[in-house]
Amino acid sequence: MVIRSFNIQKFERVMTSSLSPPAITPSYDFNSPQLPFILHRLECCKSMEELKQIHACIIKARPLQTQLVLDKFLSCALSTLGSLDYAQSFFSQIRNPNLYAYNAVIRGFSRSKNPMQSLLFYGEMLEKGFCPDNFTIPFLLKACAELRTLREGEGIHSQSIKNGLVWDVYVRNTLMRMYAVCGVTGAAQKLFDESCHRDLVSWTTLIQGYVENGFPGQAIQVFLEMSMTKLKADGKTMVIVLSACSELGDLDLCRKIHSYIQDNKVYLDLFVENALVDMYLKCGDIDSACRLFNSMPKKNVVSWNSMILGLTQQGEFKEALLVFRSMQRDGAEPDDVTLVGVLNSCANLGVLELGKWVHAYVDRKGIRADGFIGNALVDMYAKCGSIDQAFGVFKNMQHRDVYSYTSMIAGLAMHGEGERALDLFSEMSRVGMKPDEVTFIGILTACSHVGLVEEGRQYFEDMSRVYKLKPQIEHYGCMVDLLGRAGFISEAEEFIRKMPIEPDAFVWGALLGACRIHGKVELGERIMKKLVEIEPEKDGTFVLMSNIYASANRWRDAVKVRKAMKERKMKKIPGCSLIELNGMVHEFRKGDKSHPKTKEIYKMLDEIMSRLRQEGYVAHTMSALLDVAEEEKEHALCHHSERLAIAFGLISTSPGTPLRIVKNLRVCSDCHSVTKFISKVFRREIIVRDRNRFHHFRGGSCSCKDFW
DNA sequence: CTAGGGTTAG
Repeated sequence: MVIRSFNIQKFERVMTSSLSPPAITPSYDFNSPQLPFILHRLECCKSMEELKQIHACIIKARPLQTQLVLDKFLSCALSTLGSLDYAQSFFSQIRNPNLYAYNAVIRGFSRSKNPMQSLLFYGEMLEKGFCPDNFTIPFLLKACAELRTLREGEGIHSQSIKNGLVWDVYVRNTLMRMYAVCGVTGAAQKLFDESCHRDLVSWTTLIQGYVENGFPGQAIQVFLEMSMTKLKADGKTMVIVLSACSELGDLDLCRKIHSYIQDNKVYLDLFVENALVDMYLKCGDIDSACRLFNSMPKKNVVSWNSMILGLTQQGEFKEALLVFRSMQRDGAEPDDVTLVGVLNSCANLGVLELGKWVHAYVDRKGIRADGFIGNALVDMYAKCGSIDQAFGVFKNMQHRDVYSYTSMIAGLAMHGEGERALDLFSEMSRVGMKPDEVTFIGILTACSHVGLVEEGRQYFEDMSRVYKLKPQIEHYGCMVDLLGRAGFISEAEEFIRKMPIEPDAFVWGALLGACRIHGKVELGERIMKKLVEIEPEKDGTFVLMSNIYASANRWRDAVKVRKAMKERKMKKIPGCSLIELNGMVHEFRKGDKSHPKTKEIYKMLDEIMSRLRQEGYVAHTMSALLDVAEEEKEHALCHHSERLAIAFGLISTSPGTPLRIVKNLRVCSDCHSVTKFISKVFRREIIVRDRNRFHHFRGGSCSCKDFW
């Protein structure tokens, strides 16, 4: 066949040597026998070389120079191969190009990486005396939407009015889309209201505009309005409506929307199913999400991601990792969204080994540890206790954004490295990176953990004055914590009184915590009354108060508080510690005897205690006395979950291996001093993450300098 | 022969 034996060298000569390139004149002859073949080749065309061969064929065979071929050729050159120059030079060979040819090029450019080109090309078209038609306008508007350029978009809008095209549904819908993308939902709504014929796309575009601009409630409103008309939503509409639902987190609404899908027999394709799974998870109905997910005949990576991320957001980290395991068993390839979700779960559980595995996987796949992935890695390493590794990833990132800095600052703060956190903050302003509200939470926590009161005050002030950020309730909480912890109790109280927002349980809780550290019984009692009003079911308040009594040696009152807790049938959150060994997570509760190695663990605990006594350790019995209701008096303290985890770690690893422990509550003061002793006597580095921060125990002291 | 609306992420 002619095409196969075509000599590319000869073709190149034709292209480059002739002064005027061979012109192409489009015809409307559809009878060429080669036509279907050439169309097919264009559709499959993947390389420039192949495209040039096809080009040559078109030049040689007049009958192939049809509008359809030209269009396909242009879109192949523009969108598949992304060669704007080549397409343009091809266009210049067309003798007397008509509007159709112009449209084809404009469309090609609008879909390319450089949509601006299509607007420029449109200018050329106007200069040649052509007027846009109902095809030209949507292409141009798509380019404007892509570029988020409202100004150009408005220009096209007026052009379409001038040319009498706004009454075309396509033109109007793309106009709506353009306005929505540029954030002007009002203009989209106006176009919608003014039109006399609205199709499903009009409704969908309006709904999507509201969702994307942060008005999911409004989006649902529009959808409900639509459901009163004769129009029936299809899958594409539903996916958007479902995402609005996810955002609202309203489970009742979720179920209503799901019934709409069933009643109207909307076809459940993969998109709709994924959106349903995502919606149920975001609304907290994990069971329904799992049922749907398990019943899906086919899943893609988004299905898996929706499950993993949704579970992570619901705080079901272990489940999220289990889903990841079955994803791997299923042979599905994770993408970077998957990895972000997995890293997030690792960070929350504190499972360093799996986190490291993900890092290695990222490297192996040649994915750069940048952007989302880089930030997730920084966060994971920081929350898993490897602050140096976190810093390493951070330093290696090519593009650091606010999130990167914020994660790193919060990480350093958690590890008690206040000064380094503040240094990083100055680096941020040096490189011109604007901190956000979350950054300031990190900064204030850093100051608080290290006791940098003056600096903290300054940052809090700068936040609104220099950075124009409005402090939120969390920031006030940080400040109360900072002042109270450092002993400025009355200033902290004063601070609360002057707050422009109503103080919440966290703010009062911070002050109550300060009362415990500084033995302020009366103030503690007053705060407790307030806290019981705000959140009567919270056990932490009572525990803290009884500890305040205990440290003032008011044992009777301490016991009374404990009794009150029992009478209120409050469930104390059981202390729970995790330790990861060889990729396995071992979980211990207080007094746990369920571990297969229980015998050895308790034997080790005895050994630890006797060796510590030899070293001069005396138990802080006060916390013990309270927890003990019945028999196990002297043992109660020894069986706090972190000690079980440490004992297990000691017998299961070779000497010198650091132990990493994650605890759900805060470390009690007795366990804190025991762990210090262990780190010295057994020569182990022990890294404990508690509810608030990290403690690095080494050689008999802790990185928190007993300030926590 | 050309056209518009779709799911997951700090």
